[in-house]
Amino acid sequence: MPDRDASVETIQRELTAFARRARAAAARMHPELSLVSFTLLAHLEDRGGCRATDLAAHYLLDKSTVSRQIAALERLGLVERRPAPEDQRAQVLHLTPRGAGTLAQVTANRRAAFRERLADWDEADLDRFAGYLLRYNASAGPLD
Amino acid sequence: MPDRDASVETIQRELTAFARRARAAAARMHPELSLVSFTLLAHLEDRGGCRATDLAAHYLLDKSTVSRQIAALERLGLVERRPAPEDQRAQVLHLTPRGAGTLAQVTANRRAAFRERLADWDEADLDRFAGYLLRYNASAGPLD
DNA sequence: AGGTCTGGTTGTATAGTACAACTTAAAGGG
DNA sequence: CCCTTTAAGTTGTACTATACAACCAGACCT
Repeated sequence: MPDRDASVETIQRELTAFARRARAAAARMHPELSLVSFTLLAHLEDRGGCRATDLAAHYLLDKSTVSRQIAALERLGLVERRPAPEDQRAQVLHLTPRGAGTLAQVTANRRAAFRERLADWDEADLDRFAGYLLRYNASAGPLD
Repeated sequence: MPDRDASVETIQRELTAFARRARAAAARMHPELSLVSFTLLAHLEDRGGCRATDLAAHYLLDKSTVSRQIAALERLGLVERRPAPEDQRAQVLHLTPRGAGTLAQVTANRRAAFRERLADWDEADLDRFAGYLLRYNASAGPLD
């Protein structure tokens, strides 16, 4: 007996609960890479390198935040900066081999955790759930 | 053509994206109450008052963290402490009228935002999405 | 050339969090 | 009954993530 308001309420409650736990959970799952660092590395891999500004724009972070995150990742030897060919100001950020390795490791752990957690879902439900999440996130303005 | 691995991958990616944005989004939606403060107040309302220790246990936060959060909420006049009848060490935390009012306001804003965002979903999809989120969160151990 | 825009870093401040040390009070075991 | 242990909470300290503002340096546009 679905009821719009009750469903919306549940969605809100459960997403909130999830959000509350997510960072700490990620930190436990891979202590060496925060959720944000992980997504930055993943983005670099995805794009095959990009500028700090692009990361800031994509993730709605201040450029100073990205600057410090990247500095930390560089200190860890996971990211390297290369001069941008056509703009002396800019740097193109790339994963180092070690960064790619760490990312692969963390990605594998996360994947395993999610697979485990969704192990008893049937394929049709997984597919629909994935679709709903995509739809939900897509409906977000960049502002939330 | 659903494919287990692809769906799991999507779920992981979209939940991660959501988690990354959630706190900042909550802060924009209601600057006066962080996501954590909001959930603490909501829990107090839900239970009709409880001890700091209970909040810490429920949300897996350190008791010092809860202590400071509560102190802040008390400073804002949103929460009050009452002596616990049977244990001199403990305090029972309650919403003040003002706390209840603020919570109601924030809850209304959040509800409106979620309704808006889900406005063009049909009822069956909302119901299924809510069910999936419940199932997903329930499958989490308390440890993530 | 001069003014403006863009990429990035650094200074400073704040929030949220944990862990450890401490205080006070309750509980349990001789 | 006292003494040890456990539980509730606070406070000191430290760290991470974050933003905003000030700044520097290179690019771009008349």
